[in-house]
Amino acid sequence: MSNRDLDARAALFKALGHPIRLLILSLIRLQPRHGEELAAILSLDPATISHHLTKLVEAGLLQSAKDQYYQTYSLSGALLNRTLAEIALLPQPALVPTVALDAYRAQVLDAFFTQGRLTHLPAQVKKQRIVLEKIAEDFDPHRDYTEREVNQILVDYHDDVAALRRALIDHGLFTRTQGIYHRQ
Amino acid sequence: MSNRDLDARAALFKALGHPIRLLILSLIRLQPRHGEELAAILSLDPATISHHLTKLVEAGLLQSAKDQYYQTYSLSGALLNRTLAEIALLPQPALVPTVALDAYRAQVLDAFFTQGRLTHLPAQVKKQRIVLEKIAEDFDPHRDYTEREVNQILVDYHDDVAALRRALIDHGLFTRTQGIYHRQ
DNA sequence: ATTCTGATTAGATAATTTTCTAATCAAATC
DNA sequence: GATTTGATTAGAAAATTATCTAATCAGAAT
Repeated sequence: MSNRDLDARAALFKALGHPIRLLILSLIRLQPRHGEELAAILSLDPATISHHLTKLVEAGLLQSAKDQYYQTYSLSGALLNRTLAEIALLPQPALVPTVALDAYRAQVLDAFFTQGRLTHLPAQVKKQRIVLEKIAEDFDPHRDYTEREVNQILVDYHDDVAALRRALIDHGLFTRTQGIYHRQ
Repeated sequence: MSNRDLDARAALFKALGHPIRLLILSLIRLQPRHGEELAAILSLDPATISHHLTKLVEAGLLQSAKDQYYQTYSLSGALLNRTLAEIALLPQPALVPTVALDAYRAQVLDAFFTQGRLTHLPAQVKKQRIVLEKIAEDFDPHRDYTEREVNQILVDYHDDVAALRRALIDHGLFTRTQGIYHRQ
């Protein structure tokens, strides 16, 4: 997941992302060719062709060899047989989803908490969940709580403790049986 | 081989040619996501994410659907399973090689002929061949020529008819048997 | 009806890429 | 050795792309 790797993948696609370079590859597939020839065929300046050829070589799509007068370019096969997915989609260390979730969670928490207190309960389920999970962390899942105990903790977050209690239960983060609360 | 097609192919690669867009695809592969979420994860402005998402959709790599609050993006699978070659290398109508050769030939002929006369015989075999084939067109392959007749035609191209005769034979464009010349 | 929220568009600026002309290089020919 | 020829590099102008701020839009919640 290093930047090195990521940028290299993008660079390969970038090398393919120009119509003239696709034409060059297609022409060279028929037979190895040299720059002058390509310049004549495509009606472009040899310097321009050289520029494109360099990019294709850097990307590993072409290889070149000196042949008498000419610098002859030929296809460097392996890469072209890969699928887009193999190159575009990064391998998924278990870590990625965690990092991803954390970033979003941090933004949401930041939006609804001010100095440790909840400004208001998010209207959206997705965000409500994040906020409630955060609050639930203050409870020990290994013991029971009376409603009064629950309220004492919740009031630090928001005055409307009843709404918070209800939301925690709706989200399945808490159970209540006969007036006794328990964090799931 | 239309420009339309060519540019569309290049555009697909161009869409993949940016590290952030690769990250977006990789994140969306894990689960469909909406723009805000991606912006938070990648620490970028929502407008920037929107711009990248638009490119990915235009390329046919993503599809989007309105989901309650969110515009949710998901992978649009098919394309990603293609190989680079399938998209980068153009189908080869028999025409392409001809067009290609003609362009190069035209350039060489233009370089060595001035007002129908050969300025000098190219040193390079590749170019010599092109020039000699052009000259050979002036001969009828269905009949024989004496050396004198050959010279009369060649002298219009260049004073050193002996060198031309020799080159034509070396290249196998002419045969000489007992002083009689014949175009192959 | 008004406000909120996520998404997109407009506009501006910065960064990158493409393309050419000139200059330079290196190998091959004369 | 001088010259030709194909290839590359330097440098600059033109075109494209990426990114942000602001403004706008559309759907949902109050």
